[in-house]
Amino acid sequence: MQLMSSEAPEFRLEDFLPYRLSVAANRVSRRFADRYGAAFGLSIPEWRVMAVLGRFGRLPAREITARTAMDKVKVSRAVRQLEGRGFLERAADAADARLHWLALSEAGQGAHAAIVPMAREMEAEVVQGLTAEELALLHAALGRIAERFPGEGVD
Amino acid sequence: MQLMSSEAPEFRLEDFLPYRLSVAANRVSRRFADRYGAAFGLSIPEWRVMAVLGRFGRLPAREITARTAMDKVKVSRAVRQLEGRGFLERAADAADARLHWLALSEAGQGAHAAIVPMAREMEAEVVQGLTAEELALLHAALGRIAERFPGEGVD
DNA sequence: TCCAGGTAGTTTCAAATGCAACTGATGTCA
DNA sequence: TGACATCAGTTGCATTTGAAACTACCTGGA
Repeated sequence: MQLMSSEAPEFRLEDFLPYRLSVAANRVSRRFADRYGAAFGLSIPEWRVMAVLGRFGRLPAREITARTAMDKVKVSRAVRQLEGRGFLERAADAADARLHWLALSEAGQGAHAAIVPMAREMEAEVVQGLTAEELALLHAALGRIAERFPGEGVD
Repeated sequence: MQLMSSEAPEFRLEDFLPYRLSVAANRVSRRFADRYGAAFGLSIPEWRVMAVLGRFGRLPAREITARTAMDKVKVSRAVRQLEGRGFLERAADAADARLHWLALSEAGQGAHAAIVPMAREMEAEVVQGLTAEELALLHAALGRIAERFPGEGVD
């Protein structure tokens, strides 16, 4: 191997996009988990399940996995927690005994209504300091990345 | 509670920035971990340690934690793996017996040189379709988010 | 009717994670 | 000097995780 006058530039981890993406995402997730946990005793998977049920009303677990980008094991465990806490109710499907329809209970709806404003506040914190242009681009870029990197139940 | 003609808009998880950020980052990380793992038997923490050592030569573990955004436990374990694999060497500091200087071995340098191009390729896949300007904005946005959400050893 | 193959959801088990406690060493300040 | 806080790094332990196996059920032929 010959020494060239112009070598490849050294690799800078701190400028490596996948690394930066991971650091930013994990820090935000950590902060959010702390807050959901402190305020409502919920984990992020549990909150995601509540979020989609709050929006769609009744869903079978299979639909929750699709709409939360979590795998079915994670959903199954989050559902069990939420059921134990009285935040959701499960009903067997009349026609297909494999299906369980899941829906927020009264208490779950109350919790959902309380959490949503907090989630919006936290999102505002993340976005704070970004220009509208940056925000739009960030959303677009995240969408493209998620498309280009599909994942079954990948979070 | 009174029904208003204009209610708060429903909460859409799929538009929630923290969620999108997490999904994108985790999918990219997953893909990368698969590739590093298949090609070199490295985990992401191990690769991060190699990356900073490849750039800075010799560092004590403490510096690695700072430069990889990982906590010291994760660094400690990654270092042990890499040492066992013969990718790095450890030397006690002459003046301070608490410090261990870590550096890539010959084999480690070879692996580093082989991995860097692969990492660049994967980064190119992530940013594919973005203009230089968009990329700069994305970097700026991620930087601002990471600043606003500091974390000790948060990944 | 029967069965091969598919689906919904749970369980099992091993690996990854992270906090807290720990060891050994150094700094500091009276 | 000596007592005590601090630092580098490791270990213990409980929690989270996910891949694969498993149970129960359904469906579409033959």
